Amino acid sequence: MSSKTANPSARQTQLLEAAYEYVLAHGLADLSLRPLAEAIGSSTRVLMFLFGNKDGLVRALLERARADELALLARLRHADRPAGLAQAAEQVWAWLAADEHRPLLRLWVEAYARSLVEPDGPWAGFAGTTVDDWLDVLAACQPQPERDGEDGAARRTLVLAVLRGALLDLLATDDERRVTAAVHRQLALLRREDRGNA
Amino acid sequence: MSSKTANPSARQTQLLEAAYEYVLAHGLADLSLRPLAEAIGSSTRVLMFLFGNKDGLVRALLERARADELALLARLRHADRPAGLAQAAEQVWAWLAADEHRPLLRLWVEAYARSLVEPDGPWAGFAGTTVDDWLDVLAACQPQPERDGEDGAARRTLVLAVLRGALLDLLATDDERRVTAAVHRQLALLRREDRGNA
DNA sequence: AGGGAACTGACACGATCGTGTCAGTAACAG
DNA sequence: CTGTTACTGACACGATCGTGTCAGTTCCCT
Repeated sequence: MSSKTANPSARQTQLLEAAYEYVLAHGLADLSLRPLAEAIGSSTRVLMFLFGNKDGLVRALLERARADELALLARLRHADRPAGLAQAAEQVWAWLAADEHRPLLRLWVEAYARSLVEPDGPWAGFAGTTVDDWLDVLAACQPQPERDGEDGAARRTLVLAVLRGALLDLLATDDERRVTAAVHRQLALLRREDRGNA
Repeated sequence: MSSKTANPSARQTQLLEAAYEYVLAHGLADLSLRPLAEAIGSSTRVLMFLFGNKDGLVRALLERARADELALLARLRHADRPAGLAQAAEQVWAWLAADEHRPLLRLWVEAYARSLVEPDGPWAGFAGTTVDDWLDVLAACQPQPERDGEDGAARRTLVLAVLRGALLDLLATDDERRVTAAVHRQLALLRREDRGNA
């Protein structure tokens, strides 16, 4: 056996990339194999062969989307290593507010919502996993004395909530001025708090 | 003509209520007429007669869900009349965190996400409308000198973001302790800010 | 050269979808 | 009694869905 999803072949990753761009444009809700295959110059037969069935394809697409998310998280952990929650939040928001990330973030919201409503299927656990991912990386940005304990958990939970709530607003209204102003206001509050604790 | 959706008959509202409970439990994503009709003791024929077509039914269901939301907003405007954003946010969060509202809020997130991905269809404008609804009622809770101007807009945008982000977290993790702690932390920051401005 | 693995095309199957058609019943107005 | 209006049942249509079947091609490995 070769377990297609475990060690993907070149053709598989190539088609997955094309399918990924397709769902970024069309959404996952009413994804159908035949239109997708036709759009990316393939066939349902090939998709079935490479991904097993539709659920396998959707799972692969969600993992692909999550890879983009994890890339940002990894940058936050190492390369740009922000010191403190405020700095981390500022960098994350710059990424979230960038125009070129809108399709990905719309897809993210869609998968998040779906995994809340239907705990079964390929979506299973998407929402919970992504919350944990983000809380982990935010925790890594907190200084040591603050990180542990419920207070630190509440602080990073709050930062995550602000970023996600602002994202929802931005995706709906496209009013970047107002939403970014709100986020920056929160950043100011966070920094004031940091200075107070220092 | 009798314009079914304009002045609904008794039978229509009765069936709509049953269908509403059904979608609260099963979600809107893969809603299908035949299983729905069978579950609520009706038939596809009747649903088509009363709501025109599937889109009409979905529209009616979304309006029904929005009615629940508007009921809360109306209470905030008049009966409980909170003074200041912090008090308003506290009351809203108590409502959002209540167990019995989970199905409604899951449905809300689903509709919000879908309206972002597919701007056409029955979902059209749901996300934008709900953002405006909430910003309006939050504005009504702000004192007069603060309400106008970009600072006031940023403040209520921030409150809305915290509430919605916290809601997303709560729906995914069901960890009410941690999320509520985060919200209350923000409420404390808000009140401190209010005292500073007074 | 040959054989097996990877990949692809053409087509059909059964299920389910939204919707249309034709009729039928109950209530109520004239 | 009659006609109109509101509502409902039974059934079929065409489209589309995911998936299975059978065959072919390409290409690398020994």
